[in-house]
Formats: sequence, C-alpha cells, structure tokens
Amino acid sequence: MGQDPKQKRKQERQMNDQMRVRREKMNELREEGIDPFGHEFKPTALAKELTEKYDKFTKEELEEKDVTVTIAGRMVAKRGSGKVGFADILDRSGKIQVYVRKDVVGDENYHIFKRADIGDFLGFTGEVIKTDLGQLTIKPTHVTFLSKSLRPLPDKYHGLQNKEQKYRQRYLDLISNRESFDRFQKRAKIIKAVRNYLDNTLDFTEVETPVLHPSAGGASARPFVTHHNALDIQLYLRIALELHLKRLIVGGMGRVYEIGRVFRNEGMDKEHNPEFTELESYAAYYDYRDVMDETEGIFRAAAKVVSNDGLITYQGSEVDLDKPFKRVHMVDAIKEATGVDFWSSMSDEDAKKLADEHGVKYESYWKVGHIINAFFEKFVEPTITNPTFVYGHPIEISPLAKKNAKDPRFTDRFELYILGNEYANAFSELNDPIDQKQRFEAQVKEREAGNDEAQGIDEDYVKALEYGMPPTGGLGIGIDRLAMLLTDAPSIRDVLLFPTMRPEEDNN
RNA sequence: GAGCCGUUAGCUCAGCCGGUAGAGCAUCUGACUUUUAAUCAGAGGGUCGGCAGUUCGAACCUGCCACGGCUCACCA
Repeated sequence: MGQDPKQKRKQERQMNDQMRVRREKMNELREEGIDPFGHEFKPTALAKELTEKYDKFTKEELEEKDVTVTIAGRMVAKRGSGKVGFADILDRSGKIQVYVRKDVVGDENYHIFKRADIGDFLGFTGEVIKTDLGQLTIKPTHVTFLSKSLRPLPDKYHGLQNKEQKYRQRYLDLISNRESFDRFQKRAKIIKAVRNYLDNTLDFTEVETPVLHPSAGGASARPFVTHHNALDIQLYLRIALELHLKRLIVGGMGRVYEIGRVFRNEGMDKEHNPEFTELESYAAYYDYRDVMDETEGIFRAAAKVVSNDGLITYQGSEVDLDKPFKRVHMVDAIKEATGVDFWSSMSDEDAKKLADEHGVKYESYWKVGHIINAFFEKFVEPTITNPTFVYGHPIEISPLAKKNAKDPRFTDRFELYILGNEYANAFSELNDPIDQKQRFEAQVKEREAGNDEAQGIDEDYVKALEYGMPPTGGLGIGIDRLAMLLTDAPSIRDVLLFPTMRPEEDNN
C-alpha cells in the first residue's frame, strides 16, 4: 500500500478528528505490543445463547453456578465510570453486556478497554452474572483486543437513517439497525424453507442453468447484453430460467427447480431491481391446478418462518396465508368488476371499442387478449387483497403456456395476487413444438410491430420440444417480493443486501 | 423517462422575514467501583451536495449539475 506523500496528505485532510484519534490509538496499541488487527480467537458462546440459557436465573443462582465463557464481538456502546466500565458487545446473534472492573482484569487489560473505541472488536473471558438491575452480563477476567475500527459508527440510538447510505454501506445498516439485520436473516430462512419444501415434500431436484444465454427468452423483458471474447459472440444475461429448465424436463428429470438471479434491463423502483432472484419450478404431469397447490404449499412453508398462524401484516394490511387461496378466472373477475363480458366472441375492433368506452389505453398492434389483460390490470388487480389465483390468461400474452382445451382463446395459466401485487406466474407448459414455433413467430411479429420486449425464436428450444416433453406444470415466484411480503419491507431494496445504485463520484 | 421532495459536524436532526451556523449522540480533557440513550464540568469539530447568478450581504432567493427518496409510466 505504498502511497505517494501527496495522496497521503490528501487522505489526512479528508479525515476528521475522530478518524485521526482512532489512527493514533491504533499506533498506540502497536507501541504497546498489541496487534490492532489481531488474529484468531475462539469464543465459546454467543450472546443470544447466553440469554436463552441464563437469563431465567437470578443473580444469586448465577453466582452459585459460576459459569465462565468467552465471547467476542464489536463494541457498540460504552458506559464508564472511573475504575469500572460497561459495554454492549454485538456478535452475530445479538448483544450482550460486559462489566469490566479494573480490580478484576488488572491495569493493562483495563487500559485496553478504556482506550477502545465504539466499533472496535474485543474478546472477553469471564463469568456470567447479573447486575444489581438484573441485566445478564459477562464480568470478564480477561480482555483481548481483536480489531480496530478506524471510522466512527452511526448514532447508537437512531442508527443509520439515511437511505442512500444504508444501501451503499449496507454493513453500517447491519451494524446499527437490528431490524435490517434480522430481515436478511429471515430472507435466508425463507429461501431455505422454500428449498426444503420443494426438496423434501415434493421431491424436486435443484439445478443450476446458464446465466449467459445466446438469446434471451422465457419472458418479456429487455436483456443486458454482453460479449464473450474467446467465442467472439454476443451473449445476454438471462431474463428467465424457463427454457433451460424445460429442456431438463425433456431430459427426464421430472421435477426440477432453480433459485437464481435473473437480469432485466428496465426501470427501477421500489418493486424492481435490475437483478433479482427468481424461483422457477417445473413438474412433469402437473397441470396448472397442481401448480396452484404447489404454490400454496411454498407460500405456507415460507410464511412459517415469520408467523405461526399464517397471519402476516404487510404495510398495515393483514393477510391470511393459511386460508385456501381464492381461484378465479380472469374473464369472470373482469365481468364482476366492470360488467364487461369477454366470454362472448368479439373482433379486435370490438375489444378496442370496449377499451375506449372504459378508458383503457392500448397499442395499435393489440388483439383482444391484450385488451382483456389491460382490463384486468386496470380494474381487478388493484382491488385484490387476499391471496388469489387469477387464471385463464389470454393466449396473446402467454407465449409459453398451453392453450385451454375447451377455449383456445385462453391458456391454462395463473398468476397469484396478494394486496394488488403479483407474486407468482404459472402455467401448464406448452409442449406442442408446432404450436410453440407459431407462438414464437407471433412474438417476432409483435416485435416488428413495436413491442421491443417480445421474444425471438429459440430454435434450439423448439428442437428439444420436438423430442417430446411430457405435460408439465411450471411456476415462477419472485423471491425478493416474497421476502418483502413476509418481512413487511416497503421496498425491494430493503431485502437486497446490495441494491443496484449509481456509483458515487467521490468516495469519501 | 416525467413530476414532486430532499442533501447542514462522523451519525440523528434544528436553523424564522436573506445578516457569515446550532442541539443531541459520538470525539477530546478531567471526575466517578453496577451502568444500560450513564452522569457532571470543560473543549474541539462545518467547502451548509457542486457550480454559477441576484444582493452591500446567501444554508436560505434564482438557474444549471450530481446523488437519493416518493409518485406516475414500463415490468416480476
């Protein structure tokens, strides 16, 4: 790290008094023969464990037990008087108080503690006690300096409030805002619960498929474009997992799923990040109704992480995830909300007339199906509160879903809506290669007509279908949105450790 | 992409009608052997996001720029 003196001077100018003091203390430690960035240390206990195990005992009972433990963590608060001091030590499980006495740890150890800053990592070996006020506490006989913090931490009481800084410097958010820390723990547990349900209850196989695609298909979205040097070809970051997973169904894997990052080159807001995590699952011999059952199972398993009775509150609205989810055909839902009946046969012009009458905007290339979908989005979607499967999407907006056997205008597809937001998209997969090719061709026409999110033809995928794919039920769930719902997060950025941000110019 | 709002000490925030900046925490010095947003006494710390402009004078008014947030449009 040999810096030229000019840079060093610049750095010093940018430092405030607190940073200077901390660097001085770091040097002081070195002079005292203590490594300010120490080595391995073996804690024998975590804060939370200790609370669970010992908080139920009285001060006297703990004295009698005489339990000695070693803990380590970041000092996040410090309260001193002359020859004794209290501090809160934060480890990965939570906080615990330490009570350091000069007459117990000795002059040298007490000096280390006294000179330590909030943010430093310390290790303590001592007895588990309770204070006069009944606070479970470690009373150390030995203090070990573990690591120096050269920058001051956010306000201990208010935590870090600045949203931009929370997203850019997530570590500070995690240190100072426990609810944020807990949310990411919950997110991990939610994903684990989903995996466990698919693996063990439904006997799925988890797989990993390529992120780099020669053509981006499986969804309607603009992709990120990249380039492979050795092959000298253009590649796209995947916008969906779909087409590879279905190839695996052709390959006989039967039940597969992937939880993986997908990338869409589109706008960002509190529900969209350019990269997000999607679950997709495909099961041979399932139809969309089986997938509804599967979806309910996944949501219930995930909800168990945060709620025993399936009741959750999202942004002030209560939702019951234990009750069977409602199932309603899109056309029926529109009819109920608006009185407009799309079951009756009509031309594109008829549909556009209805759209005009109801103030629904449309593009010139739209057909009846697009307009039905627009009616749904405008008049039905925002009104849904309890978990509801809306099924029977028009064929025009469902290029990968199987046609309904009785009414070919619609597909055996559903989406799950909760509180006006979409959480899952699923269908009986289109396994007729001839039909699939035609649907791709229709997408190409749409693209030519001005829809730049329409897909191209994936010939290789059509070829796979030609070898034969069993009837299959597929499902996609936005994992980030599921995590938002279950952790009551108002923005997708609150469930992404490092949401996409525009880079800062000056990084100090 | 459009509209609205925000950016002041390390952090959380005040700052009135335009008169060269304040609090709490944190930091520093001192006191204190059971504190828990410890307390008490004292001290230091600012390119008021950036650049222009208006003005005798700008944190405050105007314009442009940067970053962020919210709402809308598109999407999962």
